Amino acid sequence: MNQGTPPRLRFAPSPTGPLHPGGVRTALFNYLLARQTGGTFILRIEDTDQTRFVEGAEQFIIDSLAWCGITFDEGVHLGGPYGPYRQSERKLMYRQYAMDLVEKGAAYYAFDTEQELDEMRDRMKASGTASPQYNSITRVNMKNSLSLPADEVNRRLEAGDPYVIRFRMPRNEEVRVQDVIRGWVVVNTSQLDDKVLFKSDGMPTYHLANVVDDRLMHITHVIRGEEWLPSTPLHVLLYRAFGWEDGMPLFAHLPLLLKPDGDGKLSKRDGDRLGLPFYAINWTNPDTGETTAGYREAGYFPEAYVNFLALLGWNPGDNREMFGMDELVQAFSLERVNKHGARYDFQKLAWFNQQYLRKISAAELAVLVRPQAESAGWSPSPGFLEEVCRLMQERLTLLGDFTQMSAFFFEFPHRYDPEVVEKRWKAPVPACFLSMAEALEGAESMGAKELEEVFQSKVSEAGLKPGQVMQAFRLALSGEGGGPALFEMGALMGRDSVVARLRKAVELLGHG
RNA sequence: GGUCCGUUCGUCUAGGGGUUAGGACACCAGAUUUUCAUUCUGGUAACAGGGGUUCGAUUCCCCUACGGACUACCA
Repeated sequence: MNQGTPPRLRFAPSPTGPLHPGGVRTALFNYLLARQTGGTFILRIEDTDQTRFVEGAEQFIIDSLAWCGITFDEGVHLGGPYGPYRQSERKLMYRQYAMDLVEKGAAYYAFDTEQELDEMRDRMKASGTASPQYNSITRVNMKNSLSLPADEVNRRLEAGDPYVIRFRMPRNEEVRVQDVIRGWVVVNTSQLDDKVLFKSDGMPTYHLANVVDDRLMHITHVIRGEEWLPSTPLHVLLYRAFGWEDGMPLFAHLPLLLKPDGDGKLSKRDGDRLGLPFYAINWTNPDTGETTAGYREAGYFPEAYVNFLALLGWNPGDNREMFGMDELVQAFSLERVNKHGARYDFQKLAWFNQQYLRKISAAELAVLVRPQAESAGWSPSPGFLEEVCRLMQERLTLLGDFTQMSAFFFEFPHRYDPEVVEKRWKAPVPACFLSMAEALEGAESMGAKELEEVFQSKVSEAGLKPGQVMQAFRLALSGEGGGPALFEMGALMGRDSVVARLRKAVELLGHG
C-alpha cells in the first residue's frame, strides 16, 4: 500500500465550533508523521453541513494549530495543487462521483421524505427492531430507484423531486479493515445501513466527500479519531466501489481523550468545572459572546501543551518525557500509539508547563511577563523586572501566576497574612523594626549583604534570635509568610522602600 | 438494544509466559532551605473477575463485568 510514494497526510476538521483538544492531538500526530517522513501535511475544511457552520471556527482552527507550532504545506489558508481545500467549494464535483456510483449499481436514488423515514423507523421499533436501518431488507418498502419502476424514477428526477443518493450496502458480506493501531477489524455488512452519500441540498455527506477528497488529494494515511472506526468499513466499500481499492490510504484510529475524572469523553464542561482553560487559545462564541479560556492567554507555553498532548495515547517506549517538537518528530510512531482512551490530566499539563518555564532565562521570562505587569499598572525597568523574575522563576508554574505572586515587589502589601501576624508579630518586634529603619536610613547604600548585617545587629541588640524575627520581617516587607530569599528580596525593593515598609507595618499592625 | 473498540498504581504509561511488575504526575514522610517554593532521599499504590492452554500466566485463548465509540440527509 503506497510504498515509495511520498506520504501525504491531512487534518480535516469541520468548522462547527472551536477546535477540541482531541482535534489538536489528531492534528499533532498527523503533523509528526508528515514531518518525520518528509511528507506533506494538508489542512482540509469539511464544511458540508451548512446548518452547523460557525462563524470564526475555521480561523480558530488555523490559529490554534499555529500557536502549537503545527504547520501545513497545503490547505485552505495556503492553497496548493489539489485545491480548493474547503469542501463547500468542491461542491459541484461530488455529484458526478455519486452518480458514477449509481451507474455502477453501487448506489441509488432515494426519494423518501423525512416523515416517511420517521414512519419507517417507528414501524420497525414497534415491531421490536432496536435500531431500524435503511438497508437491503427495508429499502424494498421505501421510495427509491431500486424499488420504484424505472419510469417513475425518471419522472421524479425530471420533475426535480428532492432526492438523496444512498450507498447500496451488500446484504451479507465480511468487510475487513486494516487499522495500523488496532489490527484487523472485521464487520459484516448486515450490520451496516444504506448510508446517504449525497444529500438533497446538493452537498455530499462526510462519507462520500472524505473518500473522494482523500483520493483526489492523494492522501496516503488517514489518522483520525476513534469515533470514525465504525464507519470505516463503509469507506473501504466506497473505495472498492469506485475501483480505488489498490490506492486506499492506511487507516489509524486514535484513542479518545477522556474526562479527568468520572466517565465519558473530555468536554468543555470539564475545563469550566475546574476553572481551567480548555482550548488552545481563547474562544468567543459568536452567538452568545461568551469566552472560553485558552492556554495561550492563560500563560501556558505551547511547547508544554504539545508535549503533554503528545504523551496522551503515545509514548516513546522508554522513560523520556520531555520532548520538543523536533524530538517528537524523531521519536513518534503510530505503532506506539495506545488502543485505549487517555484521561486528560490538567495537573500533569501544569507540571509540564512548569518544566518549560524553568528552562528559559530570567531575561526571557521578563519579556514574557511584561505585558501582564504593565496591565497591572506597573512599569518596571527591564533590569528590575529581570531581577524579580530571577527570584520568582522557580516558584512559578504558569506565566499567569506572575502578577499575583510578585505583586509585593511593585506595591506595598495590601494585607498582612493574618496567620503570620498572629504567630510572629510579637511585642519586641515592632520596636526592633523601627530601629532597623532608622539604621538603614543612615546607610549609604543597601545590598542584600548590608541589609542582612543591619538585620542581624538590630536583632541581637534587641536580645532576640534571628529565627524569631525573620518571618515578621518578611511579613512587613511582603505581607506574606513565604517568598524568595529574604535579603535579596529586600535589596531589590531598595533601601527607601524597605524603610517605608517597615514603618508602615508597625503603623498598621501596631506595637504588638 | 445492536455492532465495534478497549481494560497494568488515583492519573499518564513501560513491560510481557518464569520480573522485587519499571518510570512520570499527584499524594505522604525525611533532609536541605532559620520562611514558602525549589532540590534531594525515601514511601504508599496496579496487572477487573472467572475459566482454560501451560511445568508456570499479569502476559496467549474464551466468557463475564465494566468503560467507550458508533448506531442522522452531523461530522
